[in-house]
Amino acid sequence: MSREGGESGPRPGRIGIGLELDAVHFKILDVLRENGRISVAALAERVGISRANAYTRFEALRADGTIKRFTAEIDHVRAGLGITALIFVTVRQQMWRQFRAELARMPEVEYCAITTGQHDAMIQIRVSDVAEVHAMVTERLAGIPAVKATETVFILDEVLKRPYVLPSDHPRQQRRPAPDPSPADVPLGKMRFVGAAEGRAALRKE
Amino acid sequence: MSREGGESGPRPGRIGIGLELDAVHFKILDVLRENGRISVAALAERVGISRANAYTRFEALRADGTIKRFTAEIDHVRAGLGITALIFVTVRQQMWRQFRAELARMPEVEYCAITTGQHDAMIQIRVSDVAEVHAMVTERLAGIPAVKATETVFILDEVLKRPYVLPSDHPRQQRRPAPDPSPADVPLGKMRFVGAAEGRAALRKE
DNA sequence: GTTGAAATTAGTACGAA
DNA sequence: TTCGTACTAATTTCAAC
Repeated sequence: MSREGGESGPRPGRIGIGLELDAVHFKILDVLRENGRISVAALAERVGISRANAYTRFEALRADGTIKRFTAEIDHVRAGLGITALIFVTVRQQMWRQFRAELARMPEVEYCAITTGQHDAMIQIRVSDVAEVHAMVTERLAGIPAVKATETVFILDEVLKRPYVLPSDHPRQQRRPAPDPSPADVPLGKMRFVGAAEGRAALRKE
Repeated sequence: MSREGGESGPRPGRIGIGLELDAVHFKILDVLRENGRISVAALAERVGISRANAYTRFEALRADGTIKRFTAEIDHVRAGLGITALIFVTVRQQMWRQFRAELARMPEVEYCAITTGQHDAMIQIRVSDVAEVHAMVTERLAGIPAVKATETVFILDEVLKRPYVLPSDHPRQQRRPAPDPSPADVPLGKMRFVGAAEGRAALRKE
């Protein structure tokens, strides 16, 4: 399976290599993200395909890596980690490897992403009290040579957390390549982009 | 919210109301977050308890809300949503209700958190191309009266994403309430906290 | 809280459309 | 490919300890 030539229709989940996802695949993913423990038999019924087909597609999605894993969503507050904070980190260039290595040693880090903009990375941590945030930043992060500066904000409330967004959720799946650039009704002054130019070289992941 | 008075022992996951989590509960959560589809029988074996016990605790964790749900982690790139961006939003005071309502109508938003600091909220979106980010910010977000300003950064790479952090991951679970404030060896100049005070001031600049 | 049964359900393999 | 069925293996439930 390789490059397809002149196709006309909107091809949902085609990313060069891997499985070509159709509507049924997305339906499966949709069911699975809201109920990761559903049996394949029940899944087949909800999607409207045979059990054998469901097993085939389920396995294909798993083998392909489209489904990375199944996990339990845990209530952090009940689990004892009621404090969530974001730490924006400026990383010294060419020390990304060290930064990443140190991150792996910090269990309180739930998420880390490399970003454009003013900072180079954003990490999200879960701890049990605010003092730990301080300890985390000063004792651990600031001690890493790769870390040039940090900026910390607290998360006061998590308004929404969707179990992974799918293209099938989006209203208009087929988009025009470059829409009419005349947003006369939009107050552009409200908006500000912080692009790669301003937040330069996070790209160089070493 | 019930304040607990003079407590002595360090009780891992006690949050006033709900289940009191012990080491076995955390072990269960630990297994479940890395394999949400494991059978309870296999779970019991891995945790080292009987099946009946595993069923009881499993149900209790679910009923209690400590386990919020089970979900499939999906590869966004393979699913056709290769672009991830963060949008920091400044919200007009007393228009939060509207803001939240509008958020619910945006399927490309995966996560939204209320934060301290310069902005009021951070939202993470997943879309298929960069043009959609622009469309999202200008056509949808900027059109909401509650939105005063936005700032957008792109996520270039997601370095790590842990399936929910647990207190049992942390090395020192028992912490001293207020540690010795003498970080002589820590370069404090590196660090900067952005608290609610500073953030609130930023709100009023209209 | 544990073990060991029965009942149910899940997963596999196969031929047919 | 997909479906339907039969077969096998595993899980869940329920009982007594």
